Amino acid sequence: MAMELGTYLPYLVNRVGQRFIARITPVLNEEGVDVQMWRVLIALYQHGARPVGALADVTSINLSTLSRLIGRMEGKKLVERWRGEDARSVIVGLTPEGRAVTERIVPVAAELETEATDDFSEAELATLRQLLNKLYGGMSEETVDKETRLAG
Amino acid sequence: MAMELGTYLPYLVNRVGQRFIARITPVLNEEGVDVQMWRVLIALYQHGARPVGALADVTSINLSTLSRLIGRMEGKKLVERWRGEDARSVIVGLTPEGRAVTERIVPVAAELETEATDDFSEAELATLRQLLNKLYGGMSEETVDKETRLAG
DNA sequence: CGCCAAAATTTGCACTTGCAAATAATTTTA
DNA sequence: TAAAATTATTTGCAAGTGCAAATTTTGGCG
Repeated sequence: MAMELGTYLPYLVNRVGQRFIARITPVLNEEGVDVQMWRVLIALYQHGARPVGALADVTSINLSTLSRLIGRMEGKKLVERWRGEDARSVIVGLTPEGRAVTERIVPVAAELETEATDDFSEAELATLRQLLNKLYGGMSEETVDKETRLAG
Repeated sequence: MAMELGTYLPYLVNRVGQRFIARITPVLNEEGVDVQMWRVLIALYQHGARPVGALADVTSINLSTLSRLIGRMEGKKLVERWRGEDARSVIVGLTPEGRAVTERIVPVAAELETEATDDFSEAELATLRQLLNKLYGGMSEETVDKETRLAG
């Protein structure tokens, strides 16, 4: 092989992430949510209620797709929408039900983590978490468009 | 907030992974491949030609979806299929073109990594890679079905 | 007020996806 | 060798997705 992917972080990170997703998906389905809804749930859980556009930024979900997704989640009583202080914006937030669902699923994710890190020391775990946080911090959230990227 | 997601690896990993994907997607599109195709390309690049079923396992892509995806990729001359030694199986492998496309994209992923790890020391980078590999090793590749999971 | 900008939503459309069931090609087993 | 199992493919279908364009609601400005 000409290049060794095993050293590239984007590859390493997504490889692990995909495995986690494959594991958590059946649990999500039992709760009647799909992967995209789950990403919205944890984004709101973590960051609190946000305008739709801001939510699109943190989740990297297309705005019109997100709008429809939120509509479905609203139908499931997982989230609710209301006008923001700047009434052009619409704020999306978790309902008590949405919060409850999230809090039922998170522990399962925690179990997955425990299984996966069976042979990790506490120090290794702490280091990994710290480095992943640092890595995330090194990536801005706005999408980089073609022109900007080529200009950089 | 009742639970702090910032300590959960599945969350931390996917959060970073999603950012990488959002960044790499425009590059993929310029090469005429989508995210799923990219996942197949790197899986084949990394592991070499494989039976369709094995490819489904490593990529966590649904078998019928994968079959159709491979068909489209075949149309783009990115991959080819042939009967395996056990002729029930079909082996999928990269074409020279598929390999070339992959090798054009990988360096861009490397750039993303470089940007994201601007303030990482070499030691931190090495540690992160090592721990991600170890984490991956702690997760088996077969999908866990509902019965098995509940029984465990 | 009249316009333009900003934030979301909606719509139309082509395409992808996952699931379940049917089919095909081969191998393994009884 | 006939029946059962394995590996893939195909099909039908309902649903989700991304993109571009049109629309709605509201805010800011001259």
